[in-house]
Amino acid sequence: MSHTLGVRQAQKQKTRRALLDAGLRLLEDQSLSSLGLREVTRVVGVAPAAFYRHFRDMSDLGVALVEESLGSLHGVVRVILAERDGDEQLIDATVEAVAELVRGYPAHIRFIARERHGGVRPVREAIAAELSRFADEVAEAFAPQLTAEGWSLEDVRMLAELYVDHMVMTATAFLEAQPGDQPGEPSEAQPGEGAGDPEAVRRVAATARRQLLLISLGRRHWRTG
Amino acid sequence: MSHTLGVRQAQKQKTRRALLDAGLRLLEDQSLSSLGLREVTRVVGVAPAAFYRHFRDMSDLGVALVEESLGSLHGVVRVILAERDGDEQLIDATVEAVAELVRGYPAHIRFIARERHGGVRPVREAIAAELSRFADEVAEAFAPQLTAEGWSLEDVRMLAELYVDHMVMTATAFLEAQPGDQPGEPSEAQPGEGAGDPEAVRRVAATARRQLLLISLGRRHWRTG
DNA sequence: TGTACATCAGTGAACGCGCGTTCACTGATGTAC
DNA sequence: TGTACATCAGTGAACGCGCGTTCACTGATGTAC
Repeated sequence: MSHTLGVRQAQKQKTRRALLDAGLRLLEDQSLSSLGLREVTRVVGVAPAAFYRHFRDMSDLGVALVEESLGSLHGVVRVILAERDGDEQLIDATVEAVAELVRGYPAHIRFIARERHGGVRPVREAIAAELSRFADEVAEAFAPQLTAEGWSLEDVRMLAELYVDHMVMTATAFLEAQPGDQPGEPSEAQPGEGAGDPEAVRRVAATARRQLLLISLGRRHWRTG
Repeated sequence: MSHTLGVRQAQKQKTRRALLDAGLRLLEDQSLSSLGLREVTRVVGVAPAAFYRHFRDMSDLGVALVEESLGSLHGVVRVILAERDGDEQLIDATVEAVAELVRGYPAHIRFIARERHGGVRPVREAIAAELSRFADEVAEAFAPQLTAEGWSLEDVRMLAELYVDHMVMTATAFLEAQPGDQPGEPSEAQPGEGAGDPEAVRRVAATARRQLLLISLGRRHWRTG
């Protein structure tokens, strides 16, 4: 077993996790700049001062949430591209991956969408950095094929940014189609698994697929007109 | 002259204008949900209670700012499309129009980008409604040509949404390239006319143009593959 | 034009409240011998 | 294994502060005659 982290460290990590979870939950209905430290500690059930053992302030917690939300995207690109069997299958896999992400982590995705242009600079910058890194990976994945077709690296990056921005767009569209806890009735299934309006979800997926298909067409004819 | 509105009404409109302006200015550095009523009245120089003569609360002021920011887009589509002399000129005109909008009204655009997914529901909904209306106009403008080429109305709408989302994306990219008052030094030219990093602005414009060109290519080959 | 009354945009004081931050503390966990 | 000391996550009380909202008010503007 060796090095099992120690009781004290384990307890501290547990409290930190609880603070992050409570913050994320409260951020479903408000933005970071209006979320209070006391609000978070109240939900967790610790004294307000305990907060400072884990984060300097709320924007520090926000940056931690960004890493948690987008850090896991590392390498996802390669996995999706591995399934490529032609453009259409690649597109289906991409849209399905985004839909699953939104289904599985709606609060994380909503947080990113909200704070991407929100009022807290360090958080905005952390999100921009993560998305830029993600665009790097997409560009890297497409580069071999496209440069062989005569694309410049600049144009590859341009396309990668278009894809990433479109994925973010699609994710927020899914969010709006399957909102968390709408006022009126509590969620009926397992928490975090509310399906919203299934027809609206299908419509978002269909639109996203056709838009990606159109972009693929443009990509195929980029060098030939 | 007739009906010149009356001294009292005119004075009231002036105060209302001042509240909106102060709000917009303060919203450059924070989001609506953290902006205080007293903060706004303090800048204007009126008593906090005076606020209630004009707005029910801050989200009411926010909705007014949405209408002011996006209401003027009405009809802009037709004007831009009138200049069409082939795809490339249309694209240049579009990107230039977005750049001018961001140059002329940076605070309005930043406000829309920030609150589009922000923490205040009525404001989010007002923005969504305006952007949807804008997409309607784009779809209407493209419909004659595209339906003649065999497009379904659903696909026309899909394309219109892609264009609108791309324009919003481009506008926020321009904003990041020409930020308002960066910390470090005060703006040097006329207020609201700071150019930011001119090279970054050109890069954003170039990327946006090429992305639109790629989408145009896709559009041309949509029915033929 | 002049007078008497109505309207209402903006005032200023007061209220209760929850906020972020500080501080000396407690007591369980960790470490050295 | 047992003992003596160090560490440090979490406590709880206290602070000063600015918040949103209410209220009776004032005095310039508007209206009726």
